[in-house]
Amino acid sequence: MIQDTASDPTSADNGADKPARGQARARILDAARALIREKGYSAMTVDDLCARAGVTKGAFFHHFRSKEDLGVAAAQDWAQMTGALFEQAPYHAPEDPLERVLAYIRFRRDLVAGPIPEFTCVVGTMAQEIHGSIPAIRDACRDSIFAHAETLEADIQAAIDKYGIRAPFDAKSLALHTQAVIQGGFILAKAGQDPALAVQSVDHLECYFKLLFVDSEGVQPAGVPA
Amino acid sequence: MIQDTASDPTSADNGADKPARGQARARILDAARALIREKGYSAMTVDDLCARAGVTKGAFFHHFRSKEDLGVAAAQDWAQMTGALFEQAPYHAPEDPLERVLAYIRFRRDLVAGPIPEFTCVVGTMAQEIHGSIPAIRDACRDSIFAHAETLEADIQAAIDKYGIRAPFDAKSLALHTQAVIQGGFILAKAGQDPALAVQSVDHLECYFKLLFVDSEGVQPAGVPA
DNA sequence: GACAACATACCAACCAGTTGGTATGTAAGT
DNA sequence: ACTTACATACCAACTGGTTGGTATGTTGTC
Repeated sequence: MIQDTASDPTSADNGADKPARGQARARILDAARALIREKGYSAMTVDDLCARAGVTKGAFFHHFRSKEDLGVAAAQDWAQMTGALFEQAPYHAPEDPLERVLAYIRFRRDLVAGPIPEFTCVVGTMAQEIHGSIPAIRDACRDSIFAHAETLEADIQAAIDKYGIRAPFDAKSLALHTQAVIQGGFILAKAGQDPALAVQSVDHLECYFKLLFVDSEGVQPAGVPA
Repeated sequence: MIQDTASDPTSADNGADKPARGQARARILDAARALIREKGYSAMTVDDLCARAGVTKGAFFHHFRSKEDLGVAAAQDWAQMTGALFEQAPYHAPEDPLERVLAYIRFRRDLVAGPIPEFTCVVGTMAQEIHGSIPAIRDACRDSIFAHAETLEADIQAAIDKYGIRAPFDAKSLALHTQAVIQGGFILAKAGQDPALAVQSVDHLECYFKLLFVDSEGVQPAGVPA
């Protein structure tokens, strides 16, 4: 029996058997994303990766020089994926800069709805684990987290300019804080096995932003909850 | 040459050689704390632990049935250590409940001063890593985190009762949020290799609490920064 | 036919855990 | 006081399976 007769070799779904040639790297990166979330970087073995991706070790080491190299690539791949996701997300629509920031926070809140392995942050997980032992991966994770935070700075700065801010914090510090709160929420959700724990902290983050920005008459622009 | 002439066999510091009998378990737990912070639970091997603790594998498996068992014990040991630390900490002194909460936050801020491996949270690191693969350790970490959060609830509730709160959150939710912010700060600090990143988020947390509580005349009790 | 993209087979190092032993303390019996 | 009996605390050497990585072969493509 000679393979199948599919005319498109790049077809993503040609049955449950062998994946099409040329997709090994992408499939390995997909597997890495899932496995890092499930068991972390260190506990994830190359054999695990190959089994989940449906490729052999030869394919793995053809595309990645080492497991560490795969770790760096996974972080970069994550940065690109999330970058695209947030770029085309709807929270950029509002005219008001503070509304855009609040919409971002609510967007992230909504992302934290499904099961835990599907919303947690790959680079946050990896950074926590390997920050002291594998500098190359740590730096790739840092770049991913900090680059995403930077995409928030302009809106936050515009909100500060428009409404003023009730504390001496700058846009960069606030942008990083949003990421800290979200990352911390993931840890509580994982430890307590309950996504609601992450949602709660994002709610507090939204409340913090509402309290922090006041218009010139001292009235909250978007209204403080309750 | 017949040993040394030390009359006290439980002496903690009898030179750089063999540790005194009866201390193996404690030394292994100390080593675990350091190693989990340095490289995480999965990358930490039993040989690592024995080498750092200065004991043999026989001693290790005498005191712990398995590596997983050690992980659980390390989380419980951490809970006990931090429990004692926070119990006798000075932040309980103020008369005003909100001041006690703010003093707690500042106390945690001050803890996040030294080098990264000395202030990061052992159970937060472990939970993030093994939450999906080793339930026993995950639950021990959860207990440690949530029990600590509970120690804050009474003061937060008293602050709510005394000053009111500008959002519909309860004491439990706020207590958990403090832990999320601190844990998230650790991740940023690790990724960016800069403890100041954790300090910043704790500063935001203090600011959030100051903004959240208002007295009956609408004036901040402790004054909002700047 | 040259080169990239895989697959197969294999290895040395390392891993958690075991085995069988020794040193030390301790309580009872005499 | 001195032995016997037993338990605890620890050690050195070993084991079977796993690990990241390699050497070499095969297949498809331009």
